Amino acid sequence: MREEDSNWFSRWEEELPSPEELMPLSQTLITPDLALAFDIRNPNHNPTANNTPTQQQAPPLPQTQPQPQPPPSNPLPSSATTPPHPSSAEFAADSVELGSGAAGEEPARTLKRPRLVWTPQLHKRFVDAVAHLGIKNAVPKTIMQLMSVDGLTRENVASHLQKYRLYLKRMQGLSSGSGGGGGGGGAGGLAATADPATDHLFASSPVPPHFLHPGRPNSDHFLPFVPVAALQHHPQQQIAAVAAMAAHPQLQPQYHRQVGHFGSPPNGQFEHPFLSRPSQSVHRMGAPVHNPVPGYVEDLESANGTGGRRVLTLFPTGED
DNA sequence: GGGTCAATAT
DNA sequence: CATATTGACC
Repeated sequence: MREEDSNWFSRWEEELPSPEELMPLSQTLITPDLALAFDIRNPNHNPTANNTPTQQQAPPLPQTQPQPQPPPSNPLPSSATTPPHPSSAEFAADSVELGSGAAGEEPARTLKRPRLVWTPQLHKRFVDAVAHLGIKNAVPKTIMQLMSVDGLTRENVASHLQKYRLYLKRMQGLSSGSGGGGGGGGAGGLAATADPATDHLFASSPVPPHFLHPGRPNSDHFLPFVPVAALQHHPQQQIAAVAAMAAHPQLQPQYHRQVGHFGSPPNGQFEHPFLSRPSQSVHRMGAPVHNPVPGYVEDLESANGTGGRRVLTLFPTGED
């Protein structure tokens, strides 16, 4: 148990994908042209006049619908008292800026961030980051920086952190000892209590023991180790995601070992995880080859698992 | 400004 | 349904 403490830390390095490895995937997966081609744009919501300084070229701007204003699609039958929430269907009222600025702007340029899918791997990075920051330093911004997953926003992390904290709390209450270790077991056996809905994601990554024990001065002093990841601060305009896991729902919960498994050989000499990273070639479409075990295959076509929603899953880096 | 929580939207 | 988004408070 205590041994694992020092142990899991060593493993962390090995598991960490190098920035180089991330980059190829994180580069511009969705070019403006692609975005246009795929009709990726903001259908009904134009939150802010999002200027992307990174994009120097102006899109062809074929025929942009002026779209005067989207009607309040949701009448909200039960709410007699009009909620002061001007949530999504608003901005028509006082959108001075939006009216003048955004209306003229092409919606296509305003790329809406696709829904982030928290894959176990991504979550693992998240947990690792939190673990090494310590609970107290584990705030969205820092976590986000440590993860250095481009495309990840503070909001993404904050939202996920919220859920994660709830999960931890629940685990603390219901698990004694074996619960934390259960992280090792991982997806296999999870606590019978608590909703499977939220759990199965979190259960897939090993939760560092200290997370479950709030009052534990002992495990506080970890290393000031700063992963290289923290250095790169990239324009977070493009999602690092490879396309969706639209893989058949049947094998969705199946997380098989990744092909690009770069775990250092327990044999002794591990290559530097940060060096000699063979670029993970992401074969985009093309060959209709059936992957025997398509853990995370990029599948743009069927990416729409949620109807019209575009779902992107972040890089499948790291494996256990 | 940034974090957390809660509610709500999609 | 999971996640994003938003608002409110600290």
